Amino acid sequence: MTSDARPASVEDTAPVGFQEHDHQTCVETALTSVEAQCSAEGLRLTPVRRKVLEMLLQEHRALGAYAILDQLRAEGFGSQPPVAYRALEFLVQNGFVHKIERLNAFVACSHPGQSHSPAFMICRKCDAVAEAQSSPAKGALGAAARAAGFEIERTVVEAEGLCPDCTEKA
Amino acid sequence: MTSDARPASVEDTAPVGFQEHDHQTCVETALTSVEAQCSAEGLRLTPVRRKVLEMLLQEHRALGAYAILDQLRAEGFGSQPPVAYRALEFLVQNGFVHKIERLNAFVACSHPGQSHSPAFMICRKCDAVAEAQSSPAKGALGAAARAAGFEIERTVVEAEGLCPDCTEKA
DNA sequence: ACTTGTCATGTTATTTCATATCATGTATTG
DNA sequence: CAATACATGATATGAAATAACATGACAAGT
Ligand SMILES: [Zn+2]
Ligand SMILES: [Zn+2]
Ligand SMILES: [Zn+2]
Ligand SMILES: [Zn+2]
Repeated sequence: MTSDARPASVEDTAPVGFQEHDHQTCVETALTSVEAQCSAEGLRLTPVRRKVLEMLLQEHRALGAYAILDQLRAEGFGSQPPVAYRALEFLVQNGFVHKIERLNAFVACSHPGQSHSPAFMICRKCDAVAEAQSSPAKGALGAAARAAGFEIERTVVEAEGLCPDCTEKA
Repeated sequence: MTSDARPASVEDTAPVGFQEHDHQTCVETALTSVEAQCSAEGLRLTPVRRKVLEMLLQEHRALGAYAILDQLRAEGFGSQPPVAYRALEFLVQNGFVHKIERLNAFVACSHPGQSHSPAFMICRKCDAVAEAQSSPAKGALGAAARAAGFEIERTVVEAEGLCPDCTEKA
């Protein structure tokens, strides 16, 4: 993501995932950031959890729990659903991974560390997922919530469509 | 779960925007509007489909496919999952019902007829669901999508939190 | 009337996603 | 070196969704 230093304007809003980038660095940076946060907060990034995070960082795509489980099994970890779901629960709770409700699947966070409320762009053709920021409570939804007296605690924002690559091909 | 000993009060029939309203009229109006649209567009609002829509209009809450199926069975319709899923597919495709991805459940549209991109407020305590409008493509997400060259076709916006009633009680 | 095509319904079986529960192991920490 | 909390492993089950196939209703077209 942060391949070169540029003015903040586009970089803040531009999602990782649809663009060419130094992915190796991208993975390493994220992993380092998560490790730092874990050691700072006394969270235990155990081998299973770390492995799941690595798998998700490797792809910029959402993976289902059972796809993850298959890989865990192949690497010699436990092979039953709770193994995957527990690791994912830990990663999601701490904001290192997000669940894509639309797909019942999981994706690594592109902005680890920064507290944020994510929005996703999901390509319906190639399943690529990019993460952006959202502030849904600011727009019409926020107004409706205030009008109704509803207290927003968390929002799910998922856009479905075509990524640049798939748009070109069509 | 569905039958608490609470006196049947406004709370039981409450939330279209989490507000008191004449629910009988509310249901009838929606039904009429859907009927009109179906006959205008040559859509077939068959008995199963109509029954499912009525069920969902009755509650201003999201119902799972199997809860719906249970009621269908009780009314003498088919009793297997595809019966419910097919009716729901029809209703969703035509915008009479929305799926709440967060809950894997379905809710009747509060603005039938009007073409709209809905946003939902979901109470985590009482499961009430209110529908509002959203224009997520206008805000930060739209900017990110343009920056990335992503073509948004559809968006899911779901806010989780506490409805007015549940906020008061807490 | 009868064939043909389309759409809706019904049923069986299977796949996919998710959790409850109990047993076992491994860190901390007092 | 307990006692405790947390993490993992395995079994079993529950819940959500779809594939595949068969039957029925109905509206043209012949
Ligand atoms: Zn990358
Ligand atoms: Zn994130
Ligand atoms: Zn109502
Ligand atoms: Zn609606």
